[in-house]
Amino acid sequence: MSKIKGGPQILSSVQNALRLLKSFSTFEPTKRVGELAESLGLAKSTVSRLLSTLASEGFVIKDEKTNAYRLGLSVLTLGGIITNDLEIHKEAAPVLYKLVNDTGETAHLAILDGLDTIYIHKEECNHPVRILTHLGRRNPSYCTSSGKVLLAFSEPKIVGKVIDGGLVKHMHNTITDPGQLQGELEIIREQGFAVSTEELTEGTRSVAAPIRDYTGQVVSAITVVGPIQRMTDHKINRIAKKVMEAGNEASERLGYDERYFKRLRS
Amino acid sequence: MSKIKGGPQILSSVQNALRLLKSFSTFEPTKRVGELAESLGLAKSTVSRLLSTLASEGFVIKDEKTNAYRLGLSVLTLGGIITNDLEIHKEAAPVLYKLVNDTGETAHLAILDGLDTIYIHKEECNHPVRILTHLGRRNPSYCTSSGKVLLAFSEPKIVGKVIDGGLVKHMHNTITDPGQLQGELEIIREQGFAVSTEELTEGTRSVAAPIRDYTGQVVSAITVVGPIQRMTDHKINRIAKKVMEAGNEASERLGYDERYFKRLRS
DNA sequence: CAATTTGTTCCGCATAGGGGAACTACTGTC
DNA sequence: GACAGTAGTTCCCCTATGCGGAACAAATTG
Repeated sequence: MSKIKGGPQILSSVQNALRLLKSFSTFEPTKRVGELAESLGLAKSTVSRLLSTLASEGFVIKDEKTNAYRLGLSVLTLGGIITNDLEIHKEAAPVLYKLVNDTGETAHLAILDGLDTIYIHKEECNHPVRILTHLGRRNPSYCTSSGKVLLAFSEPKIVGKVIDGGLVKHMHNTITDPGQLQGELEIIREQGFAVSTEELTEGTRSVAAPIRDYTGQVVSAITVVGPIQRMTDHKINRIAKKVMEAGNEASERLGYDERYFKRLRS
Repeated sequence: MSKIKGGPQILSSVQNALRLLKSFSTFEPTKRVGELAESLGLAKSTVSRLLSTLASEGFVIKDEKTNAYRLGLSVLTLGGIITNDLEIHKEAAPVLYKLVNDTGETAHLAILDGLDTIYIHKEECNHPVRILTHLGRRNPSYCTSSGKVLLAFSEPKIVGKVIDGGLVKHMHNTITDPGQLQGELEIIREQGFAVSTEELTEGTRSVAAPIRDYTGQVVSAITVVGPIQRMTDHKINRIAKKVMEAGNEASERLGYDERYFKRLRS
């Protein structure tokens, strides 16, 4: 039991196992027993047992030579299932593909999960110079173009939480001032797209636009990322237009009727 | 403890949680407490607790309206990490992309995990009529082209295990006779590619070729899948040639030196 | 060949977690 | 709209499980 007042019942060993899995990352794809014990605050013996169990079901793989553990293929299988399961995919995938062809840059579909954005789909460009991202990648919402789009069209409460959570300076262009963020979101609502230039990652620029479902709600964002050298100022408007068109097409495929909602608003 | 003689220590609650996760599939992406309790042989209360714990860490999502559970985004994140981590990817991805363009059909990278094949990479074609597959998908090795390629170039012991495990008839063309399978593997070794026509899934045909690493060992298979209407007999040789070329190129990128090994063999 | 470091198994105790029952929330039916 | 029926969560109790620590084993280093 971890919560105090009779909340949902949590199994601590399972929780430990899940946290252990989550402690893997793109930057640290392998981990050892000792490290994990330390970072999770558990005894080595406990971690060892957790890993054996995880390994027996294929969630981690042990390198018998080095004793290092990495994520296992079960995880990949589950990832494939959820990908298939997400509705938006089926509709937005072809749009995304077209967008990559039109712009020559990698495109993503992103949604808000808590206060972060998550890439739920990725269509890679074939430029040799690429931006390193991956499916399922979690980024802070306030310093990515997709995140800003999603914030701009979500409840003010969410934006408040993001601000309360702290606007950490990841790069020289990161927005750290709450007022400035609010202003930016207002602009995004007006112009219908967001741009982010070196706010999270050095040398990258991204453009994003909203995707709406049949209720008119913004459910995800479509975004294009590339190195700033290719995403130049005078190309950015053309790209933004393409991204918005793609967003609109995806929205229509999800049953969004723009004219109906425009009439409502007026 | 699940194993009898002092094997690795297994945490039953964790094992239950992992098996629960694995019981989701493309065909049943949502599950309810009752179903899971039955299929796992656990009490409803137990399953309920497991799900609460999994949900609290984002491994499953509960639909509050219907009480159905589906896989959560944590799973997607982990899937992205492992994808990034697999070496073969970086080298084979562009080759795969080219193959899709050349053949117009969806291509995969597959490896052997235990006695099954797993798709570790997928590059989709843009035909409106597509074969439903997904990343991480697990298939029996003896009735897919990629599986047969991997078996053909793996230790005889593995093939023995597959045969001992039983050759289940999934489709009218499934190979169920051990001798016939051995013969087929021999042919694959000679010609350098495998074809599978409606051996696992109705209406589909696939072609696969091996990928070797710098040690000369076959580490994965590259494969193209499509509906039989498009994968006609008179096109199949052209496709097989393309797949083999792609396999060779990927092998070279992994440091395989064909000439060196040819000299060794002679 | 010690010495050190790292991972696994053993051990014993406290407690977490399993099953079943009770409770609660929905569904659908007449 | 009341009532039966179903499905999920919480409670309770008891046992087995899973935790930490220590001992053990294996690998690495000087």
